[in-house]
Amino acid sequence: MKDVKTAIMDAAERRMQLGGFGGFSFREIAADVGIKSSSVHYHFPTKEDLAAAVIRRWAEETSEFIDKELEKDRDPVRVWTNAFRGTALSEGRMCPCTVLGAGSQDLPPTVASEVKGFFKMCLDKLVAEGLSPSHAAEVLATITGALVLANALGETTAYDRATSDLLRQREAAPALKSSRSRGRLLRKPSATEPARS
Amino acid sequence: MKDVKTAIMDAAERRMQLGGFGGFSFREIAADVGIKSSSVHYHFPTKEDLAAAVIRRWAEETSEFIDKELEKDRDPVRVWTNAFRGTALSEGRMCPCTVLGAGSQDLPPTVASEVKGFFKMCLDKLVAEGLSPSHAAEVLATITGALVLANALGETTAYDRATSDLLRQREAAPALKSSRSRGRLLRKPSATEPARS
DNA sequence: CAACGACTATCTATCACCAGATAGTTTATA
DNA sequence: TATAAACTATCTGGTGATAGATAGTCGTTG
Repeated sequence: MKDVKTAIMDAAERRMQLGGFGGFSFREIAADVGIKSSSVHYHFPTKEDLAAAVIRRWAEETSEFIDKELEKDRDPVRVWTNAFRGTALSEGRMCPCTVLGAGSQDLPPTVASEVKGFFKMCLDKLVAEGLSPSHAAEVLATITGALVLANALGETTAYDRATSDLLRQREAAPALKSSRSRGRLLRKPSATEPARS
Repeated sequence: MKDVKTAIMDAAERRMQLGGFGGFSFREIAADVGIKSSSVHYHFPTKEDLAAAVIRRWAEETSEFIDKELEKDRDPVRVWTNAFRGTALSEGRMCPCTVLGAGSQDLPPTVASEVKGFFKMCLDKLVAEGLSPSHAAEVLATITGALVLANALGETTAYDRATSDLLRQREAAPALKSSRSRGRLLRKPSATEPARS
């Protein structure tokens, strides 16, 4: 089995969504995957390495997901809002970059850099899709804050409430008759599932 | 000296801004204040108690600060934006409720509840000030996300970029000729300063 | 074909350290 | 002298990390 590495990252990502960098330990992840903590160190020498790898993967997946969605819907604001909506409705409820970004001042340097890269990527993409820098920042901030708000309040609906104006501002959205998004998740269930319970 | 308790909360708040609930220890705080960790336990039996007290105080101070500012400027959106802008420009750069709110899924119950209370208070106040529930949620989310964005990117200017549209939407803001806020801090320097260095 | 060496992936066992918390004692104040 | 607030000392448990042993795999080579 070659994708133990993937399973480790999946477990780390899941726990990072809940508690950030301090929210997971090698032993917990090892237990999730069904191996020993020393084996986790084999694949990721330090905790910093593991966290950075998870964030990087999340950024890549997000970028690809957005690109794919943009082929179906040309409105970037709607696409980004729905993408993060999927995250808000997912089990983990949180974008790990948002969790780490909020408490990122005492993060190991490579992790902080990777988180920064994620947000830069988001902004760059939004601008490339036609938004002004300040509009891009506003949209990303609103989406990010909506995630935090929904998480803190413990009610998913807060995400929709906070982002509704974002969508309403759009120019007479064509395919908005049914605004019920399918709750598409940004993070698909991985092949290797966590605990061999 | 009766306000050792205050000094403890100040130190905890400062560290919470940087690393959330897992971002501070009794020993660190004791060192900051200049006492022993067991003495911190005397004032706050558990870590949960301390964190909850800090969040509650922050919520109260925020509420009072907003009320005071509203007497000078009747526009709630501008007042809230500037208040959090002060936080973004302060040393800690972060609202502790935002840090905890982002990673609030494995928080001790009373702390999570206090954080929830903070955001509810913000929303209630915005609505009481005339905003619709969804507009209130949007404003709070944008401000919160702007804080996260600026923190993750490590550039304070991102806060202004993300919130500029929020202010521009306002009805022909009267006193906006000089939009340079004075960088007022939400958190004033406490009487008892941290380390007796 | 068989034997060897290198590599991969896991294990067991252990390290030094730091965490939150508690008990019991001392000091200062009113 | 009684109470409040600090202390010393210690407990238990979890943390990231490392060392060393053990199988399994694969390609080369004699």
